[in-house]
Amino acid sequence: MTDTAPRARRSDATRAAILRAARERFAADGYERATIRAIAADARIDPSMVMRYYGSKEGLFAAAAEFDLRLPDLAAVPPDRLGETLVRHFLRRWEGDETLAALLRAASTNPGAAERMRLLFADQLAAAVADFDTDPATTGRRAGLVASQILGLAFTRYIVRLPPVVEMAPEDVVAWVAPTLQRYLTGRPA
Amino acid sequence: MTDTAPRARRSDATRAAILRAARERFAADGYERATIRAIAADARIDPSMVMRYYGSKEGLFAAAAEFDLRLPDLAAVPPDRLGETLVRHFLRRWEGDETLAALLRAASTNPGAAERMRLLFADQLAAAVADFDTDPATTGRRAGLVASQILGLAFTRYIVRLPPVVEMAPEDVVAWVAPTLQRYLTGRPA
DNA sequence: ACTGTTTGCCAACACTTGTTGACAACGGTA
DNA sequence: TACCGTTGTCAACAAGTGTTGGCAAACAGT
Repeated sequence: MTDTAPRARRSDATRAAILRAARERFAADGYERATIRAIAADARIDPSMVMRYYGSKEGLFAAAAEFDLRLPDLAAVPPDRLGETLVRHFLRRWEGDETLAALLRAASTNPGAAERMRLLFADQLAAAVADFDTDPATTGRRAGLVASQILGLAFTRYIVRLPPVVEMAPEDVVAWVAPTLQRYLTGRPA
Repeated sequence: MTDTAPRARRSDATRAAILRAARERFAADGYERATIRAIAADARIDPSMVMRYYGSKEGLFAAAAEFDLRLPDLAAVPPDRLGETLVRHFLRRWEGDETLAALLRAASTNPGAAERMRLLFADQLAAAVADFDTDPATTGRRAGLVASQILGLAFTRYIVRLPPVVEMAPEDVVAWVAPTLQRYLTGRPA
């Protein structure tokens, strides 16, 4: 059989270094302020390498903003703990990975990033909600409401950094926000 | 007495046209993508006029992002209608004025705009909350939680434009979100 | 009508951006 | 050794940015 699995290239390390630097810069500065030159400097290579390996700035962002929410199977969660489970999950998912911060910042000004954000929450979040709420008339709306609170939390906590929101302990965030998501997910449709 | 009230100058119309165009561009494109040349073209004047009247791009943004939430006196609102009152107020305040959209977009990438956003919600929102919740230990947190839901709503509805959130009728938004704000404002502290 | 100020446009500056192509060092293969 | 694709650096381009100074026309006060 022909070897379809490409063996490790020597450039893979460079590719990874570029990607890591790109995620950092995009998360910290947003799409337009994060320059290819700055990213290349962080990765200690020449700007032209970024172009060779990712084609363009848009291509680099597309690779750097690849993001999997890794949502659990909501059908396996006790129905009265859905909200709590989700808040906990998102908090943990954000703290370690700055990809979502990058996507969030970029989505504000870059149309492509906004489209990607829409897909992320349409495909992954709405799909997860559909695991236990099988009514197609309400599942999209429930997912949208959850997104509004979750993204608002991320926006105020990691982007704008409103002091009272930043200072809240994770457990306090769970205690306050979980009931909100719970109602959006299982409450009566308005 | 010396005439301190400056009489109308002929350039006031130009100043206003620049400001209007600036708000539109900042709201649609964010801080870095909104170029002075584009704003000047919209206002049908030369880019150099923008500099003369507003000093710099940052000065123009500062003038364009001046924003008053115009929050009502919450002490005069029936305590069980606080949430509903606030959602209604914000929805109305946003639809007609794109200044907050401009501020929201810019705050994602521009440090100065983020600072301004912090001041806006610290001074105006927290102050309004303090009108009826006089406990300084909780008022900041309550205001922060409200901000997280309100800004998340604005972000998903006007910036990212998540379809299910965009399609919700104002009354549906009120019905779903008002209870959330109500609990953040008057619920038990966690 | 003369003067000084205000309002506006034009052309240019210095700089940064994404992007490209030429060319040198390296690495494995024959 | 000679060869060829890979990995990398360097210098440059064309376009666009915020910003500046000079100069003409319109205006207002005398």
